Formats: sequence, structure tokens, C-alpha cells
Amino acid sequence: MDLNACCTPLGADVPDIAGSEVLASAFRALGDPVRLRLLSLLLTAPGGEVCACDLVEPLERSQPTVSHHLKVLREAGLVTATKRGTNIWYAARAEQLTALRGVLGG
Amino acid sequence: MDLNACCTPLGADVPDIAGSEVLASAFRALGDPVRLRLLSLLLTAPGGEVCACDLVEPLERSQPTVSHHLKVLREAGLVTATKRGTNIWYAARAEQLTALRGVLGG
DNA sequence: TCAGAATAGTGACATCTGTCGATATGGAAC
DNA sequence: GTTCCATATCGACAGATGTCACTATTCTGA
Repeated sequence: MDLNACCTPLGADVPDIAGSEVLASAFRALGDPVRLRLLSLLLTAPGGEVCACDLVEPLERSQPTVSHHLKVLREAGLVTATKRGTNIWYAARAEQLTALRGVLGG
Repeated sequence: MDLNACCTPLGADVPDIAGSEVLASAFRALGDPVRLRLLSLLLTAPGGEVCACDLVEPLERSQPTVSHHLKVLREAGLVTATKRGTNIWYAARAEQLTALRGVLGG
């Protein structure tokens, strides 16, 4: 899913149906409080990345639930996952957030 | 629902649970392709507003469905509705979109 | 090879969401 | 007042979503 391929600012022209579906799924990924806090945790972390193991406790959700939300964000192209040893480190994709900002009329 | 009251950029600090719920509902309102096209229609319209009667056809949805989506956008604070005679004119609230952009790291 | 730890996937469940037809409401025009 | 038009609300339905307990997978270290 490539958000940058469809970064026409909302208002420049009516997005076609396929385009608005891609954009909508990105916004839908942001449309859950747990995922917003998740993204916030990633953006504020020193180094910009957080081990999955450190995300369960602050979110007060079960490990499978957090894993599910991470998958939604991954599939929306908003975060990256890097395997390092047994752990997996997640980071926000700033350029994708920027693209969404552009859609909002930047 | 006041988005401006909670426009801390995502990443500046972890939003508390209540705050992220308000923000999430705004993003959730954007998380549907019909509503994205709706907003786009409003933003591109000359004068920045569109009569509700002119929104049904381009969206290819029934009148009650369009009315429902307009209500979602209204409750999310993203559009305004102005009654003029028999018709109701809708317009996007640019400042609220700007607030959301700020949350995305502006 | 085996045991243990970290993470993802599955299946089930309740709740939410998008959609439409039918109906209600509220003005305008006659 | 009655009729007509524009818009909102209601009721119902199928499908999506958030959540968890359970299980599978994959890596590390002994």
C-alpha cells in the first residue's frame, strides 16, 4: 500500500474511488485510541523505535491484542518492523504520516 | 467535541486515554472512502459549501446513507451545516483539519 | 536436540459500522 | 390547511472490528 502514490491534497480534486479507499484505510488505522497511543509511543521513544515487548504494558492490553494493532499499522504502511535477535523493534514511518498530513490540506 | 483543545502533536507526549479517544474518533470519521470523497467535494466546491441535495448523486449512495455520513462528519466536528430555506448547506471546517494535521506531526 | 522466551496467528465472541427501504419532520408554495 | 419537497431518523441486516484465551512459530542458548 503506497500512500505517496496518492498524495493529492484533499480538495485539489475529487479522489477516485480506488484512491479514496487506500487513503481511508490509512486514516482508519489511526481511528483507534490504542493505535494512536501506540504510534505516539513509537514517535516519542529515544531512537524512534521500541521493542514489541515494551508495548504491551503501557497499553494495558493483552499481547495478542497489541500484536493485532501492530499488524494493522504495519499493513497501513504507518510503521516498520525490524527483527533483532528474538525481539522485534517497531518504528513509525514519518514520511507516510507526512503524506497523510498532505492529504489533510497541507 | 473540541479537537483544538487537544492538538498536541503526536509524539510530543503520550496522549492520555480520553484524549486519544477524541482524536481517534476524528480520524475514524476520515476512515471511510465515502466520507473522504464527501469532504473532498466540500473543499473543492466554489464558495466552499455544497447543498446536501447535490451530494447524493456523485457519491452513488442512497439519500439516507449520505445523510448518515454527513452526521458522522458533523459529530466529529469536521463539517458545518447551515440551513438556508429548504436546503442545508455543508462546508468543511478547515481549522479542524489543520488541528488534525498538527496531530500528525505538523 | 531440547527448553524457554518473544511474537504472531486462530477461533470465538460481542459490539460497531455501512447500507437501504420505510417513515417522520419541517418548510415552502399554493 | 394541504401538498410537495428536502432532509433526518428508524429498523433491520450483513459484514467488519476489538478483544481475549489458546496455540503455533521462530529464534536463542545450553
